[in-house]
Amino acid sequence: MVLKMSLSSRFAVGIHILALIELNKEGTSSSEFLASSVNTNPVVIRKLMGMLKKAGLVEVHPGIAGAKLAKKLSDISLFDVYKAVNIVQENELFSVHDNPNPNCLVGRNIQNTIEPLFVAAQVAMEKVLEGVTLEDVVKDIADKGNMNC
Amino acid sequence: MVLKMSLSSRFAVGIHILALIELNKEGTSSSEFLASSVNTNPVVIRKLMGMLKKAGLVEVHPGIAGAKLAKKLSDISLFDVYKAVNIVQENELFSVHDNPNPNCLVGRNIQNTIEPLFVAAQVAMEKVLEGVTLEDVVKDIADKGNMNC
DNA sequence: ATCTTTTGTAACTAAGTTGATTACATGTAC
DNA sequence: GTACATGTAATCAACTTAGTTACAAAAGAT
Repeated sequence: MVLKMSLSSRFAVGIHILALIELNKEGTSSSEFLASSVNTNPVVIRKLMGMLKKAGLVEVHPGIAGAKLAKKLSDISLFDVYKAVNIVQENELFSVHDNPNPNCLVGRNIQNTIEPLFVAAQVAMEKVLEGVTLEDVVKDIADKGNMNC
Repeated sequence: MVLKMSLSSRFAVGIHILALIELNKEGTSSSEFLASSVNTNPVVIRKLMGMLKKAGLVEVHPGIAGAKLAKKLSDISLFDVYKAVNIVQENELFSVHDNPNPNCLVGRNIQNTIEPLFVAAQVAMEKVLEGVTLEDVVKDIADKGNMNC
């Protein structure tokens, strides 16, 4: 039994490209441009962009090069990005085994007992993400140097 | 692109079997007994039991039927179980893409910028788990009826 | 109108994890 | 030594991820 597990990097990549679109707002942020900064395939970026667009975070148009932010930086929280990229389903960060034995007291009740505990833990995590905006992220990056790509 | 992701149910199953060991403390909690309540294979239980044993939460002995808790109920938090079953690696709940482009301001700094944010969110989640003990879980289940398996 | 560029998708792949399962070695008790 | 339980390796199907190829659809330039 191997022992690892991390949520998809789509979240980190989503933050990356949104921050880059902002810092490159004078230029054109095509999927190829963004991909070269993330170091991945442009199609990966376009699929992610579809999610961000659906969530109302970016504006992109077929045939027209470049994506733009659809909201102010300070109005986009990391939680917005997190929800947009679907790395976990609502209230399902932790899996609960299904079909426990209904003839056993524990089997019959375990799901209802732990579900609210799992949700509370997940919500606490999400609240932290809600308290950070892309503005915070962009400021932190901008402090490290000048845009050069 | 499909859109789901949940952490392993080992955590939920771990809580299930620890609660059951407690509620069945008069009887013998063999891997087969526990498996029938969880509704899974005894080998799955034994592998999980190995993790719980390694973490000092249960006592099990080769050749001897039955597992016992190694600590008081109130001294085992859900965070202890969570760590024992390795559903996430330390500070790696969220993946960060590696090899971003070092020639780009964002690529060069994104990892260092978001890592502490991700860790803070994870820690907030873990704090909630730390505040709940198996005693709370067992009491909740015991309130629902009498042990009957 | 056509050529070029870019976005939007579908389809496929390799790698990795999960949970179930079979098989069997090891250990304990009778 | 027989019976039974735990420990563990190996295998398997199902699923997700991230990368890739291929191509349709849309916009702009000439």
